[in-house]
Amino acid sequence: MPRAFAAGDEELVEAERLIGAQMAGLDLDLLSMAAVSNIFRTATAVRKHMERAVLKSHSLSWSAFVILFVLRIWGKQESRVLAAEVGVSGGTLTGVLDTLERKGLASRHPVTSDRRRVEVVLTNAGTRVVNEVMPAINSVESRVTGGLDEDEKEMLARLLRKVLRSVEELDER
Amino acid sequence: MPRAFAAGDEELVEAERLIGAQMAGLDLDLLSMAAVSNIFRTATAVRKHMERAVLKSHSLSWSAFVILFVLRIWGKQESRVLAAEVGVSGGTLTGVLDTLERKGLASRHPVTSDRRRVEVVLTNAGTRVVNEVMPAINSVESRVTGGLDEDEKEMLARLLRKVLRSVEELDER
DNA sequence: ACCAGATTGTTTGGTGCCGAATAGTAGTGT
DNA sequence: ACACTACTATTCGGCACCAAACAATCTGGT
Repeated sequence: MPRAFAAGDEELVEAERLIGAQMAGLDLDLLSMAAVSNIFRTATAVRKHMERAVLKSHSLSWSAFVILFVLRIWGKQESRVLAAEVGVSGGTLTGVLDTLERKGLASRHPVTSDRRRVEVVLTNAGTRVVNEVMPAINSVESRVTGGLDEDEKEMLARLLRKVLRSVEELDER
Repeated sequence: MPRAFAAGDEELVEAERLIGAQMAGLDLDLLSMAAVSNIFRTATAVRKHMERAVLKSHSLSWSAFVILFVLRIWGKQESRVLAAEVGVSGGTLTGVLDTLERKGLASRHPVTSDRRRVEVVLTNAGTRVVNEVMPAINSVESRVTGGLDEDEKEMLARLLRKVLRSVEELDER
């Protein structure tokens, strides 16, 4: 194993050890803590990298990109479904959609059968932007997981799905 | 394997398949994409659950809690170090520290040897809050990783550390 | 001693984000 | 027809967030 690798790991694991020492007496589950806090650290680091290296040049926020992506894959969606899929509140979605509409990347259309509802569609410009940005995003995804072989990538995705399912169960109560 | 589990996994994997179909021709690395997007999904879901189930009753934001936690483990820190450790910009830290100081959970002290610098210290009330909140947070961490055995938790943490190291390498360039 | 450049924390402007409150619409029971 | 409830999207207030501009301070070279 390359030296640099070991050093990095030691640094992180050392932090976890220190936590155990500082919080002695609180009887913490350090194994679970290490797993979960690494999820946070990694997610934040990767998202920020993507924002700076890819999205910034297109003047897109992370949420804006996710919205465009969802619309590109699943086609037009009603607001509440879109908000749930993207993982933001209704109020937030309204704001981001305002921005996307102002940029001409998405548009709102009233649903005639129920005048409360609004359908969101990707414009041609929006489709073009997703097609342009997506490969760049995927390239980052490939590079950040470059240290993992195929089995490890699948394993990582599988373990995370398990955690995701557990937290969704907690939310339902 | 319980039925509910299989159903959940199928739903997620089905989404990944649809992406491949919709983006055919773009030659995407779907394995990496699945791994990375599961990191995002899981991180967001767990963080939101903690905010609602634990932090809300203490009127703490996620960042405020992380700041308090870092101070509790590593002791007093200078602003720039704290910002880097927590993963926010300097400007953001100023704002959150204003809030924490207003609540009496942390305080700023000038560094006499260099009058540009500021040292941030946890107050007694701040220490009390962390000691109170931390077990509740850790309990959530335990529950959301409850579907994983010890080896899997270690594996998850290890794989994420690898990804984290890769993205940090990308950032250095 | 002085100045040019680097460093540090704060301020500013614009967006994102949530939860609660609101207005408008639909469905349901009487 | 009417009231009552449920739902949908928006608005609003407050905090978080970043990047860029800024003011104060320090450092190194001359």
